[in-house]
Amino acid sequence: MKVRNETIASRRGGSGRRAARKEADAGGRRQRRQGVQSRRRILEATFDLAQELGYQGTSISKVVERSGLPASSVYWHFADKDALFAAMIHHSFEQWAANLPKWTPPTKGVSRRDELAARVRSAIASIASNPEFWRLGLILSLQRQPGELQARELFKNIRQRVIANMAEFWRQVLPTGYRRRAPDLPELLARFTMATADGLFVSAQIDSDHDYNRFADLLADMLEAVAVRRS
Amino acid sequence: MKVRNETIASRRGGSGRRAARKEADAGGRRQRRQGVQSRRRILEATFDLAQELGYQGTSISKVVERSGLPASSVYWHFADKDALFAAMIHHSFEQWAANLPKWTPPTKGVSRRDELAARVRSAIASIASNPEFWRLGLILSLQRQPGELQARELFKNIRQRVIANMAEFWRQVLPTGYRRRAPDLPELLARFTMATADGLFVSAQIDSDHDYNRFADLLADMLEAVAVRRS
DNA sequence: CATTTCCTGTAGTGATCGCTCCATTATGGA
DNA sequence: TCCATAATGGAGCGATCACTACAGGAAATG
Repeated sequence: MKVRNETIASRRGGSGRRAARKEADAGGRRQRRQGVQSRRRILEATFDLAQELGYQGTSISKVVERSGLPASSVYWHFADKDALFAAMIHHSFEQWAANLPKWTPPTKGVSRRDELAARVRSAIASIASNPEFWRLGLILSLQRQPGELQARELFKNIRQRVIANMAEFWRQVLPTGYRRRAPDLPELLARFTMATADGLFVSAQIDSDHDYNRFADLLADMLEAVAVRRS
Repeated sequence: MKVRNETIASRRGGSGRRAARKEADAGGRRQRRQGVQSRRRILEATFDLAQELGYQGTSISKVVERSGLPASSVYWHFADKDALFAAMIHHSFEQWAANLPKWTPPTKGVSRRDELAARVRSAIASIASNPEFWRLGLILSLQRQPGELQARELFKNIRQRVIANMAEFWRQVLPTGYRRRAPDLPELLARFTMATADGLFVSAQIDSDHDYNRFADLLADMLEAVAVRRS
């Protein structure tokens, strides 16, 4: 156990640095051999498997099979399974965040009700239209095993950022009265909205027949009503 | 593969019948040696592990370790891992359902707002006060692997029953106008409430610091508002 | 051409997986 | 007391787990 950890730790240092360098190259300059592609294929295979099977269910051999690359390549790019998962979460979030609707500045000249409904609908759509990432995050968050800590923390941060965006939106859109009466109302509403979006998502995964739009409208109605009442 | 399945199938028949018989005995007549206790210890060990680690993460050897019983006992009581999980879900639901608050008949002489708030709070409490079962159900539902189908179906049915209860409550508590304007409003609200409860639960699992009561009040406010507006 | 760096291919490690076999014990009914 | 049944104990099956060692190929650099 001790020995093994040290071995991994030393490898991880080297591999981590390599991986970081490669990522930088992929982002900008000329591409560095086919290693960049391979890395991406491994990450995507891992993602596909993980959002079906979770952490434990996703074995390296399955990743090998689906990606078409040997195990040695996997371990050349990533220190161990945990690091692979963390990198995969990071990678898939970048893609997911790219299509995130801008949530901050409210449009002028539109009724708050309509504004709100549109926002809520698009917020839910941004989860629902690309459910794999969110499903993966929820699975990792609900499970409690040690290990895969990096991945879970990463998802938690992402979630926190989304909530912060929503809170900012509420601060701008709420009648200013809330500042005296309930100064943390924006945060409350943001967390509530996030939680509800999670719930809608989960229940859609369970029931499969599910009309997101009706729920989105309902949620918008509710938020509007409570925002007026409480602020 | 073929041979193995047939072996299991034949064993399962016998074992299944045995288990069923034992369950009946445990429920009613005189108890049948210590096998009944052992069965329960195995189920509880499985439950504890499963709600942390999920299906794949819960290995038979861990169950053996935690329950203190040998693997042969596990396989004497249950045909295979899948059957063990199904039985465990069934068993833990019975306990969970026992403390479920009666959700159906509305009290007379109390304002609908207060009635509603109390209901919502107690509904959320019934999940929150005993989160392990619900967490397990959500984990199993979000994952997609084949196998453990029995367990997932079982949880789905349970959830469906809870929703039906809520819908019935809404039917009684809503101003009768909804029947013309939106005849499926009770179902919609019930499913929405269930989904929201799931979401609150999930977000509590993620954020850990979490005030259920504030969210419950908020949800009650919202439901009240939208129920009035739409019915 | 030679060297260096990146990446793949093969073949394996010990550990653990779900599961089985079968001998042995405990117990209640005859 | 003897027997049938219920249940445990323990050893061990083949498969798969995460992970490693290491040689060799392809391409960039000198």
